[in-house]
Amino acid sequence: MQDATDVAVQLLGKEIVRKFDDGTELRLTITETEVYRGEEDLGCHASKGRTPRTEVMYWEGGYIYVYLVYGMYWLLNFVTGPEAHPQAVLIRATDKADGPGKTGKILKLDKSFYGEDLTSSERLFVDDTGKKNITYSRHPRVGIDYAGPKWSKILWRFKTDY
DNA sequence: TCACGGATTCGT
DNA sequence: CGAATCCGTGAT
Repeated sequence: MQDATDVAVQLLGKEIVRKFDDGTELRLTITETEVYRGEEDLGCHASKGRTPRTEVMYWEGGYIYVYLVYGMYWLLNFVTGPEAHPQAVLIRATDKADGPGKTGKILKLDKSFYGEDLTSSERLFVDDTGKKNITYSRHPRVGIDYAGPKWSKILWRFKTDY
């Protein structure tokens, strides 16, 4: 599995496929991603070490990491990188939802998605068959000022150009 | 067992 | 700018 900084770019333009229990299907084209990488990254949850919450980030890439922020929003992340190197890519926006909280909301995420295998899941996975060539821009990450200037200013957010 | 704060959003 | 809302974390 590749590094989060590469995967974040590769994910742009790919589709998140979500199949609901009632048989309906939702497809979202990824337009914005953000990288969280390593225990040394003070903006990354894994900077506090291996805990029940961060455990999945220590697995090899290809799993889903979801967690609840502000008691309201389940945010969708894809674990990347080799085993024992905690890193993940946050899905920050798609063509149908602007913002990670709203994206999680329309995908109807909950705790049960924690640790789900993207390569075998029947209800949530990535489809790149229709991916077009895209160009993108780099930006500082959002909402992690507490991590200090070094980590809040690093250009680890990627947006598809319009 | 308890208190604290957050990878957000929405309304004022 | 402040409230909503609740789980994970670290301390007691």
